[in-house]
Amino acid sequence: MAPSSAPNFVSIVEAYDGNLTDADRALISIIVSDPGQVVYLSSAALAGRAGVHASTVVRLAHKLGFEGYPDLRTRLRSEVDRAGKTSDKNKQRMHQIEQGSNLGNLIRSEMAAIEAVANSVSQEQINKAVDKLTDAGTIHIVGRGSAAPLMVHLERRFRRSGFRTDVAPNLQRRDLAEHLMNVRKGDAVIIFAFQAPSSLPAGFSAMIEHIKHIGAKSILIGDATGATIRPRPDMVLGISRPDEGIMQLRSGPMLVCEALAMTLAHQNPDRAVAGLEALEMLRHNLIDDKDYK
Amino acid sequence: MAPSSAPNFVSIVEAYDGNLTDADRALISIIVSDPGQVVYLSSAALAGRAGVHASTVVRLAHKLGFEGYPDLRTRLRSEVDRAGKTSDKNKQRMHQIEQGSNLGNLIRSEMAAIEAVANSVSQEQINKAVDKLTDAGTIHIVGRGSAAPLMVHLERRFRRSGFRTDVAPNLQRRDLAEHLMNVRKGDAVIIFAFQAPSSLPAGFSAMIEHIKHIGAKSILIGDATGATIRPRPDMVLGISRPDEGIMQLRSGPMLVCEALAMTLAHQNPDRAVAGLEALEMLRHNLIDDKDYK
DNA sequence: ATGGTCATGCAATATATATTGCAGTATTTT
DNA sequence: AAAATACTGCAATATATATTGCATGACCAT
Repeated sequence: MAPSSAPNFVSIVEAYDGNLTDADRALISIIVSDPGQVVYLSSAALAGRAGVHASTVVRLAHKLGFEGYPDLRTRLRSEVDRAGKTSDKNKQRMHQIEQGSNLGNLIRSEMAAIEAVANSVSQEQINKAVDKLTDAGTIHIVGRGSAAPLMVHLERRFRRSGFRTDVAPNLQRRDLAEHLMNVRKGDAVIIFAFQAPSSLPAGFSAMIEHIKHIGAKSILIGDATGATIRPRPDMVLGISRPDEGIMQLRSGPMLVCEALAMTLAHQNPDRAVAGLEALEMLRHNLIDDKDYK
Repeated sequence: MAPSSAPNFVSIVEAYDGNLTDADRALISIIVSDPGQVVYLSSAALAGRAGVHASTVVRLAHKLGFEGYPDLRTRLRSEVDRAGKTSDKNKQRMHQIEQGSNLGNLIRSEMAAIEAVANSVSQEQINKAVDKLTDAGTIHIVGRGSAAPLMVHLERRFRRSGFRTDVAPNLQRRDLAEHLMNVRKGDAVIIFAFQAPSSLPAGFSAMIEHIKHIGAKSILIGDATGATIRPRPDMVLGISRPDEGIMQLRSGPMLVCEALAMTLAHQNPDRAVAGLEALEMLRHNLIDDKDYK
């Protein structure tokens, strides 16, 4: 009797043609007035709230055409979930985007990924990370593989904001050691690590320990697995994706990096200006004048 | 701010002081990236999604300090509920948390930017561009400044697909000349240029002419001003933004690059496989041993 | 190799949840 | 007023879910 498409609970009740007892009504009242809670309740718990017995719950479910109480609850869950997911507007708009093409799929996927950033990282975390960066002598950036574009971008932004940076792309163990030599007390190290721990840079934990030992700060930027990394960096920004894609694109992390850079620049306006001016001077000296021919 | 009374799941994981196994990480990854579903799952169901046994779920719950899996799930439920399931709450939350914060503004802005890609570039254009790339001997990539992350990413993807690339980041006039020497008949050159024509690489038009003269293809990737560039490259992919921001982020162009790479790989499956195999061999030979921890 | 440690899946057990037969009570019908 | 009908709670049963002891196999250090 349970129509397969998607009739909502209320309309099922309305459509039911038969007697509803007081106990039934008490139950229904609770269900419709607070479905958000009911989706978590067992038959007995729901019965308790209505002041009736659990068996009555089961019988009501049968009356209404469900296979049993769990079945009813499942329907309720799908309704509640649908109410709160990505706003309908977005879904509608997304539908208009070219179906099936690589481009269209990418657009859909990346929009979802960016939207999901709000769920995994907060501005507060960004602020905390920035606090660690503000006083850093040099900001080191390490990572490898698919994080390279992120590193390039972040370095550029930091430089523009007047911070000294030191980047180690495509990190292998040898380079790692060399770079660690440069880390001084008071520095900060930003580490990129996706799909940890399988793809952690060689000598990873030694690095963390070393950084900590020297008296520098470590900030890790990665995916949902970031929080699982040991030894623990001083700060972890874990960006999770809605789809467990093997996507190479790092829109989410890129966005977080940008937020980091913006906030940092915003909180250090003087340095930012100085950085830009220095850049302009450099440009002037290096490029325009000295250019050959 | 800091809900010390009810620490959220991620912070519990971060605070956990002990070893986390691969199975644990798999579980945590699923929980963190889709808590909305997990709140409804039994231990066995969750275990199934992570490809582990239900007992591992229970043990993880204990490790993290919960009384058992149901306890963990309860905490998750309170988080998900607080995040807001009903659409009203959700909207309210979006407004509250993100209003005014750098992160929130970025998220909104970038979602709009990505959505706008569909309006400015079509899969057909991508296909045409790919046609020019497929037969290219070498794919050259030139650009400068804020395009650097794009270039890094694109090169990486092309290499993986078995194409030869030649990248000139941070292009100045001197480098430009050197690089142009390498362009041969049958090659393809991808040029990044944003906010043209004011910021075109020095000697830009000479470059285009040269490429054309030699018998190579030129593809320009840029913003809305791309179409105004003269002399005209063989192909222009102009990605426009809804807000005329001076944003440093290139989510849109990045996405187009990815679509380019995906389509190219898709249309040349043999090369792609060969490229990957070669990569694996190189890795094997170059990297001594990849021990971490 | 050898012994130890540890994580895991399996299977047994414990617990929670759902369902149904039954009997008592109320309500309606004749 | 008697009989029929319909609800409900209780308790028994069935099913689902969670937990734990145990054996296996992997990994590490000796």
